[in-house]
Amino acid sequence: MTTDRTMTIREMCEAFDVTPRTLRFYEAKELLHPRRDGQKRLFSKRDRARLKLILRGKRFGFSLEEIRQLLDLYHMDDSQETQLRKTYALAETHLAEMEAQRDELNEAIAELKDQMAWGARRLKELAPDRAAG
Amino acid sequence: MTTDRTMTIREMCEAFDVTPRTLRFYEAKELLHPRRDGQKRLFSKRDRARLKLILRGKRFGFSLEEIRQLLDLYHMDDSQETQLRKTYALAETHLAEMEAQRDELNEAIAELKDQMAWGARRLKELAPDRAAG
DNA sequence: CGTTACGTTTACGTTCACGTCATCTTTCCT
DNA sequence: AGGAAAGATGACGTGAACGTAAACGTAACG
Repeated sequence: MTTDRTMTIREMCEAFDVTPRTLRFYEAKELLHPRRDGQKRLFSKRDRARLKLILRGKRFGFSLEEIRQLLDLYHMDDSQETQLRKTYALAETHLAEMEAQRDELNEAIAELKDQMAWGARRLKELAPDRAAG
Repeated sequence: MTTDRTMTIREMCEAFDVTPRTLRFYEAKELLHPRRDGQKRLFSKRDRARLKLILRGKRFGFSLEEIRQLLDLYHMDDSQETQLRKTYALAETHLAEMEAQRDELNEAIAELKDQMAWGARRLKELAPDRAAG
């Protein structure tokens, strides 16, 4: 028995700190596909996994449309070989992008640290008693 | 003699692959402060460094307003100790954010690689002759 | 049996980050 | 002198990603 309780929209909002509008918007954009109990949306474990990926993608600066593509990558089910192959190729592209971004981020971090070291030295000169940091 | 030739707006656009509108917009938002020769904007080496940081920040998903704050970090000149100390504190915050983002990005990369490995196995099953990748 | 709480759809409003005219100067070239 | 090229300043338009308000359904609670 996998923990596959479905959640209401309200529960989702609290769990992920988003608004109902956002979840409905993502559904309209076909990033989420919650099932229905009559009118009401029911979010499964799968939906939660997808939302997690969506929010992460956003933090990395991807657009919702880019994220929509990416979501299928975590989704490579038993589809046709042609489709699977296409998806795999797309994944390679995105992987390269993410690795490039990571490298650039590391560079940025290093530069910022340099700047901070400079600032720390200046602060030390100005007030040798109470150090910086 | 440091290579400190000033550039026109057109030259900047070609060098950084942005439009004139973008540069004027950044100036309006006080992210850039090019000098003037009469009406015309003149972009110094310093402006180019700032623009590079701006574009990088955007790729990391920061808003222009956040970037505007960040820019001062690469800028800690001989200001008052109070100001310098404030800037340093802000830098620490941003550094932490960037490191968190890097860690998350590494995690995301690892997960994506996992998924791709799964896909590669499936592809191999489907067509043992021509491998994936 | 009313009302409170949670959910729905529809539709217009808003912010950010520019794009796209329209309309001037300034400058350089022939 | 005349005209193209580059740059400037408004001002309005646009796509993405939601916010917000209106109007409605329904299920439980006192």
